[in-house]
Amino acid sequence: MIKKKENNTEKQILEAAKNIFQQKGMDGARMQEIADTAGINKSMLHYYYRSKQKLFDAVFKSAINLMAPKIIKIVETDEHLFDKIRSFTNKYISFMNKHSFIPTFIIQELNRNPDMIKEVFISKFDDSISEKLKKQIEELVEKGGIKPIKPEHLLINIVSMSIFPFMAKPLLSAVLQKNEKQYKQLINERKMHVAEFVIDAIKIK
Amino acid sequence: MIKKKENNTEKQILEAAKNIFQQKGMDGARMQEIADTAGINKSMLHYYYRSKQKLFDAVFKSAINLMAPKIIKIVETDEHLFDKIRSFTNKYISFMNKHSFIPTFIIQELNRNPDMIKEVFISKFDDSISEKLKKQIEELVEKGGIKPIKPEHLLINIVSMSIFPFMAKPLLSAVLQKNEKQYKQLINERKMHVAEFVIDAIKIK
DNA sequence: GTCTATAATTTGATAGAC
DNA sequence: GTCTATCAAATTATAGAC
Repeated sequence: MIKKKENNTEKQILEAAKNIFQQKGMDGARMQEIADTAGINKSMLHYYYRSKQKLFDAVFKSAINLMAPKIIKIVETDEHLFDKIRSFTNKYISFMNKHSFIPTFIIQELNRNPDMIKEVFISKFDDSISEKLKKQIEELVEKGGIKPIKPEHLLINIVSMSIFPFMAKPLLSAVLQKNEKQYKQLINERKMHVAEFVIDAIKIK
Repeated sequence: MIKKKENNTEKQILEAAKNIFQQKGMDGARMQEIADTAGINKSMLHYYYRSKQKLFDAVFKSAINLMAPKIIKIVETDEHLFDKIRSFTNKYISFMNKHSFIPTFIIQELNRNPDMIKEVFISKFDDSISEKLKKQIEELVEKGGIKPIKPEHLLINIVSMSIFPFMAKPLLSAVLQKNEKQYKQLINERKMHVAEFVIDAIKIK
């Protein structure tokens, strides 16, 4: 109770840092702007996080921690593959509607510094996740439940169609000549569309 | 003939600027590093391009000019839709194998400054391109040649599956546990795979 | 056209009072 | 814990000699 302010400020800083880093990236973000957004003094950033790099790391880790559990949870259920696909596209696109900067942010920073993935990601995604999904798909192929397809390609296809439209929004909305509202509508349709498109592609007959 | 050097230096600068800007982005790029890469003095950058922003603009424009014609050319042919799809995924993925930084670069910078698209893009993609493709798809749907699908979604699906794997390489290769060579192999398979996957999804029967 | 030297500004980080 | 003032380094940009 005594040190309520302390905790509060730290959260305010992290919240502001998320906003700025996710929109402008590590290189484009300015400590001053983060401080202004948090409504506190610039010195406080260093008091709580020592350096820009450490503050960035906290933001990046929090972004990963927000995304990873959603994937893992779906993959680990015992649903039929088709239902897993429906759950994934629906939940994932909904999630990104609320956190639209996260996918671009993560992928962009990972391209700048590919080694970051080893520190943060390996702990979250242990081998079993991808192995389990791989096995489920391979078994379905053998049983004749779906057309032959490499599990890797199926996964890449689903993830690509779910995430890319968020990253390429400025490009796609211009090419397709959609305004803000129309593009959002298009994205919402994809919650169902992507799943049915994928299922149509792999189901027999 | 007299001023051969002049032209040469300008090209060297642009070439070096492409390398640095496309890898590090506007914010992460340093004029000094561009000069070093070009093997010339930093002052020369300003002599030829006045400012970092103007040099960046030249690089960005050149990236757009490299990508856009490939899309337009394919869309404008009179091939059957299925063959257009095959041409697109094949040629596009081949292209990005050679220029792997371009898609991330364009999309990243467009997110930072969405207004850039109006200056560079509108002139390249006039309305007729997207309209023509839209019409071809709608006609095929009506004739019963393919399942009902919004042209917008079909376009987004194809582009997503072609481009995203390049942008998310650090992420995907880690999740799928592929080394450099294996991931490249996977990408190459996609030249054919994406087209057949899409065709399977939309064809009747 | 090309180089050296330097100006002008921005920015991450710290010292020290309260 | 929080603020003001300031440092030190980095970085874009320019002036001026050759």
